[in-house]
Amino acid sequence: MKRPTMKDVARAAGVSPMTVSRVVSGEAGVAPGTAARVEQAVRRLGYQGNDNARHLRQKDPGTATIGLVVDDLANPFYAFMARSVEDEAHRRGYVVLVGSTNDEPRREREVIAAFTARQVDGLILVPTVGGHGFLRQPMRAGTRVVCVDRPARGLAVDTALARHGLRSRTQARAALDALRELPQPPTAAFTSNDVITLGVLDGAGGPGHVAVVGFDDLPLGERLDPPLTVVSQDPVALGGTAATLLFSRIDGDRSAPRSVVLLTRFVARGAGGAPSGTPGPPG
Amino acid sequence: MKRPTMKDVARAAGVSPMTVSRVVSGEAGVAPGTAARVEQAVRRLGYQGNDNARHLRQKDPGTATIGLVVDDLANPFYAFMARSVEDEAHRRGYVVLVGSTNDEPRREREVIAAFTARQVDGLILVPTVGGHGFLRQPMRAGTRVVCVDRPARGLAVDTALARHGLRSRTQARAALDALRELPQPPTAAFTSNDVITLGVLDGAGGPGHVAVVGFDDLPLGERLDPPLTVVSQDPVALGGTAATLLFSRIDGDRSAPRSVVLLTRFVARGAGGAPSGTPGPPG
DNA sequence: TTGAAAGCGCTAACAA
DNA sequence: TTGTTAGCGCTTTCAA
Repeated sequence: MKRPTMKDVARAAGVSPMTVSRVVSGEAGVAPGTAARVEQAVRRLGYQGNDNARHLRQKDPGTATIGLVVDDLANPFYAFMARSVEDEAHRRGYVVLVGSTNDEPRREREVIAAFTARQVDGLILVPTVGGHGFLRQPMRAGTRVVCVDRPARGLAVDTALARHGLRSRTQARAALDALRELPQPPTAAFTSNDVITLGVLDGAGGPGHVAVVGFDDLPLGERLDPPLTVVSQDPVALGGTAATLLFSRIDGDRSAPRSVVLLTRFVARGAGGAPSGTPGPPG
Repeated sequence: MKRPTMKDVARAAGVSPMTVSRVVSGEAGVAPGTAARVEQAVRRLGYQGNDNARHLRQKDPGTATIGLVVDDLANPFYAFMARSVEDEAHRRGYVVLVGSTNDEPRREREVIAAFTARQVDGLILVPTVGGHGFLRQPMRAGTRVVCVDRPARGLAVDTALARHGLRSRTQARAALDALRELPQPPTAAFTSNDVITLGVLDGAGGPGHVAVVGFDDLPLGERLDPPLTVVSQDPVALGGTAATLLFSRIDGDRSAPRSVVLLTRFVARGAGGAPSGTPGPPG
């Protein structure tokens, strides 16, 4: 069974497709009796309009679709962010395409290409390490873009004790285990997101144990022994802010590119930290 | 600056739009020299095809888009499921629209309507408590649907000690606090997802403490004191299975509706439970 | 108050 | 090997 079109409804109601269009889009100037017949045909056939076709022809631009591209949707930090973005989008009648990059520039390009090919009005993007020249073209063509900087970016100095690119709890644990084999093993670990924090916690115990400070708070972090000290970010605020920025652009704001910085909180739960809840500079 | 169309490329390359179409879709039968000129024009103008228009006309059906509708994308359980669905979709060249229902039938309907209006080929749905008659029409029209049953559905008997519809950690804690005020307070709590588990853990301590068994495992659950006992589900397997089922339908499988049941694991970490890792019947 | 014609960006079917 | 015509489902514009 094919999806009924406007033409089908028109035939069923004995009117022209144009009249159906007027009725379903709530335009004035259709006789009540005609409108009623059309509405009945709509219900009888189970007609639902095709938004893709509509947006193709419609004068005012846009598809009421935005794209959200994050590192990993399964990471609670980005999951909260995504939910926040989605709420704002839903409130405005937009839908959200999501994609994870896995921090791979190639997958990032593929995902973004698939999104722009579907004419998204805007993009909220947690950029990978790769270049982003490919964004210029869609931006010139009208796709608005808001980049959300990664928690860890610019943050750690690349010393012999720093490890980057870890993708899982298991990998993080292995990396810590290796670091602890060094002649001068670390006495503390700073972790850049909570998946890594989990892995490091897995390996931090035992003789000469390693203190852990995490970036991003974890549910249950306060119940550990000793409690987990973290630099806490608010992914909900981050997503909400990004979405608000994006929609202001979509709604016509053409002011110069802007950087918005959200505060982080240092939550010292172990011994020897700063007072809990002190607002500090961002990471 | 407007998005360049096939016509623009055609003009720039001195060919007809049809030839551009052939080149960009990799069809054979275009002279190498012509193809080169077209490709150069594509690059110079930064042309990218409009998939919505393409799918509108193209004979083989489908938009290479699926929808994923869950209770709450920020819930780690659904976040893992979403990531898993997305991976499978990405592997097949599909993109994923996501939406959270908040367990509200009305929002569920809105989200699904927005998705079907955009001609999604299929839907993976964690249904709310509401009725789902509105699914019949899109299904008849060709939208494939896979329902993922909720962890808690059918599970708990509605006694004086059962509480449903809790939406947050705070609410869960408040509910437990109230239960503990009863003349015959519970000595144990079974929680249906990890957000609720967290809230219950918040309130479970103190004199006459309440034992907790959770549905869904939590990261760090094993590090609590006492360790958390859970009935563990695998959201990644759930998402992967749902996606595989959906794509087999999209690919033409017309066999009778099917129910697939995944096993759960009972992970007894506190005292007095069954042996760890026993496979058991689903909830 | 209604409809006919044209066209959004693209491709199927058929010429040349 | 290339182009022409028609039309996907819809809305714009204009005429009746």
